[in-house]
Amino acid sequence: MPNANPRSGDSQPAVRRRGRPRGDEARVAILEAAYAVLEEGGLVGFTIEGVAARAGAAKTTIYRWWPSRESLAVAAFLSVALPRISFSTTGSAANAIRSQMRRLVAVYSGKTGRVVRDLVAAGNSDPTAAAAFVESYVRQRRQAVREVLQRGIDAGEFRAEIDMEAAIDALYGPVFYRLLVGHGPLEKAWTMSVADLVLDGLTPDPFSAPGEEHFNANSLDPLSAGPIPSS
Amino acid sequence: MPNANPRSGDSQPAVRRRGRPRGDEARVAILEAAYAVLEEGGLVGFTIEGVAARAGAAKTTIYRWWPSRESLAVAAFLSVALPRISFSTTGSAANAIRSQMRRLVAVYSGKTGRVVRDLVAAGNSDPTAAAAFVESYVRQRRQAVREVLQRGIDAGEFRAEIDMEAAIDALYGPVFYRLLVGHGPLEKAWTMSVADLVLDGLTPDPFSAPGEEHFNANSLDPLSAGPIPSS
Amino acid sequence: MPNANPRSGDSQPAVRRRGRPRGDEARVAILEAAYAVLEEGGLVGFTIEGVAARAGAAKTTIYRWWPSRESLAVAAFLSVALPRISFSTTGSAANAIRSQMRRLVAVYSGKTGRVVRDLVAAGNSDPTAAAAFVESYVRQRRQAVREVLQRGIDAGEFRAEIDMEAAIDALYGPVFYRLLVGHGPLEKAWTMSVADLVLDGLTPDPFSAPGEEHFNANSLDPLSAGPIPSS
Amino acid sequence: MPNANPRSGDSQPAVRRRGRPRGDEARVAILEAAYAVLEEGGLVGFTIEGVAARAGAAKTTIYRWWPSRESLAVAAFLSVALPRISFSTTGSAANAIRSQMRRLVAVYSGKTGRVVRDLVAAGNSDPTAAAAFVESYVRQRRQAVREVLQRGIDAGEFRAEIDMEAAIDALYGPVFYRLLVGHGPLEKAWTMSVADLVLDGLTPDPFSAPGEEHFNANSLDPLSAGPIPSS
DNA sequence: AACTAAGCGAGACGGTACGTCCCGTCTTTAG
DNA sequence: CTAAAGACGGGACGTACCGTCTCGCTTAGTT
Repeated sequence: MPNANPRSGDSQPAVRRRGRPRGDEARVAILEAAYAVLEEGGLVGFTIEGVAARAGAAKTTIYRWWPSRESLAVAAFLSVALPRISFSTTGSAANAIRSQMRRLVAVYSGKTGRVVRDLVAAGNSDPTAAAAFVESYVRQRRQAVREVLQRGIDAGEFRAEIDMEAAIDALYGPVFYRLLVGHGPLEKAWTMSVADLVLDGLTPDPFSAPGEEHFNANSLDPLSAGPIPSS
Repeated sequence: MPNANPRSGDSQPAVRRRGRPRGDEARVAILEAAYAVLEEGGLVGFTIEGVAARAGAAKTTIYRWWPSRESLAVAAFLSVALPRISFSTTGSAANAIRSQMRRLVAVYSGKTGRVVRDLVAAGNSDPTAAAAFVESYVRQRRQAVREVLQRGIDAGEFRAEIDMEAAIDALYGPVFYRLLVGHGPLEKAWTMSVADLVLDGLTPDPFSAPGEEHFNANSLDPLSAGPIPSS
Repeated sequence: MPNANPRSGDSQPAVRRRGRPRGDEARVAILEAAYAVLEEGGLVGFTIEGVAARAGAAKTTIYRWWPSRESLAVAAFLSVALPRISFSTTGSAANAIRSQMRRLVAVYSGKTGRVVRDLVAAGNSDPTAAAAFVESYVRQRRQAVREVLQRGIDAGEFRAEIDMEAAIDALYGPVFYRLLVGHGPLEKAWTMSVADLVLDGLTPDPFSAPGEEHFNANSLDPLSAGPIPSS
Repeated sequence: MPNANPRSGDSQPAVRRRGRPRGDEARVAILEAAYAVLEEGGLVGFTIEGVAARAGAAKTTIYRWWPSRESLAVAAFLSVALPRISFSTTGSAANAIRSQMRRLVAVYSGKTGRVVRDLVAAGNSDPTAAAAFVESYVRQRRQAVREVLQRGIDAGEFRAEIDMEAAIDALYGPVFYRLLVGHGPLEKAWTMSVADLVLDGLTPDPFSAPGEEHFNANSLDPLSAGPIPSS
């Protein structure tokens, strides 16, 4: 996905190559149209021609910047979905994770979930797009979880020797599992069951290190509500 | 996916309707060709015309029995992949789960994983096919896990009040997460970390009910190796 | 240009191959649309997509039967323009030629001339189409001229030792020259000058074989007016 | 074809407009590249982008000076092909014509013929280019023929009342006919047949004015070989 | 010397048509 | 009635060029 966001990073505005510079209007119009099409019709209805028509752009302009349908879809998603679901920084790590998962599941139950599902499927037929999705979306979110887990470890809330990656997969794998396979709904109660179960596995044995107990997961941490994408 | 297996059910072989009877040859040839195509080219290369050509069948014959590309793919997979990865019935439930997960991950690391990934993606654009996949493949396997979990509960190995569905999702969700999203490899060590973590969450607190400990997960249960699809 | 006219020739109507037989409707609709487009917009406006749209046919159907834009153009012309400009069979051969040339030039001054010009140009970029045009259109017309010339030779009107092909080229070459290069108009008087000039070259020396003289080329042979394509 | 050769004609070199004067390098590079492309790929392969790339020029520079692909092609041809096939000025007019036709046909049998064919076709889709081709190429050559014919008339070799334009068309029409329509090859023997036939029509009746006879057309006029384009 | 207009290369852009792949439906013959 | 064959209308693909446009740089005059 070359140039998906050519402005980021390097700050040499004077490098000015020859020829007419790339216009931002086309780029933005295409990405917005792409996201709209993706949300409306899913991957099935997501055609380059459709996006071009809606963006008022030429197909060639799209192909100039994005090598495939899939990478355009990913780029469109990333340009819109970057506002992430944040973690509470107060209270226990376990509760921060619980409340974030609750909100994540709420978001994934809506349009955004549909789109994420489509993007994962898209990655199936374009490894490059899959890599972009993982690098720009998945990895970043996992990093945030990693930090919260580390905070929990530092506070003695979680065992020190846990396999961090496995822990993250254990927490969020079930959510993606249901989102992608669709064998069951993404419900709040189920989410809490999964969270409690895995967090319990992360917690030290009670007699040796009695961590903070949680009594009513749902009513805890009322201030932690971070921004939720409009989805 | 109507007619995926029209022979099952009713047992009145003498009714013999008029006209040329449906030949099994075409059905079998199509399913075999379909699976071969699916395995070779993935969903991308999986076209009705391609399957018809390879099967020496007419497109119409395919359309007569399967409503869509996706449901044909699912049917082809089911006709081949039904031999499941079984659980050991001796030893502890936890170890049965551990060893089965190990073998499942091994299988999903190969061609079968590729195909399963494709089928989940296919389900994305054909809800009917998705439902068939879930009903015939996912649910059945989850049922087997459910039974092992119940055995563990009955034996006092696992807590009685666990949320069964959440537990299954917590165990297998991470595997599908990595299989489908592809942010990390399906490795044996990782699998064991996840299994241990979640199983720990299922185990009663040690002071109240010290369940059977596992010492060497890898060498346990040497007899449990069930049939593994050729994949 | 395979199958441009599959009905002609062989008469084995019972050979009936398997599969849905080729429908005449599509073929006819395409040829008619093609000719209409050709006449309206010339070669420039002659696009497969345009023809398909006007014919209510799919592009694939066109490509199934005609390998190129050019061969479609030729086929369309041939399906319409086969009614030829005939020769008078009464009177002198010279006068038959004169009157036919007059009518040919009249026809080539109209839409038909435009189309013929386009077809010759088309042949430039598709040798196959060029060959088809020559075989089906040019050769046949030349054959008719050849017969008239032979009649003239037999009657002693023309010299016996003339180079037949050269004679035909000398008579009609000038017409195509002006039609294609466009350096001068196709006018009646000019046509008669050319005809007289060349026919004079074909005539035996007057003292040895005084052929029939023509006095008023324009008023001769009033009965010879054959059918003229509507062009 | 405005500006095809903006330096020619008006002789006010002092008018010097402001700004950077037009450089000859680009003009020459473009014309040379254009002719090369035309000769290599014919009209089909003749694209503005191709010429620009080969010339190392920008498309805009081409569009600044030539309004269309066709006019560029004509300009490129004219810049190269101006050396004409000259007529012998000694001997009879008839023999001058005969030998020039022989050489013309030889040239048209090679690459130059291909190019001329393409240019005539090009004229079909751009009347302006067609006009330029006729004015700069065809007319000039016809003028030369006209002079030779006049010489013949003055010498009593040809009839005085001949229609000059018709005579030229009768002589050269057959050559273009075969070149453009391609129904027969451009051969020496055929050329001589045509020339003899038409020249015979131009000659006064033998008893009244026995013009110079030609006995061995091929060996006559060995000195008349004018410059022949390399083609 | 500074200014200004044009020439020129580069390349972005909206656009048209291409020729191809596959879709899903249909009409026919063979068994 | 099933099955194979294949014609057909259709949608989208990814590509090649089109002709226009906006840039930066260069090359001369003019002031």
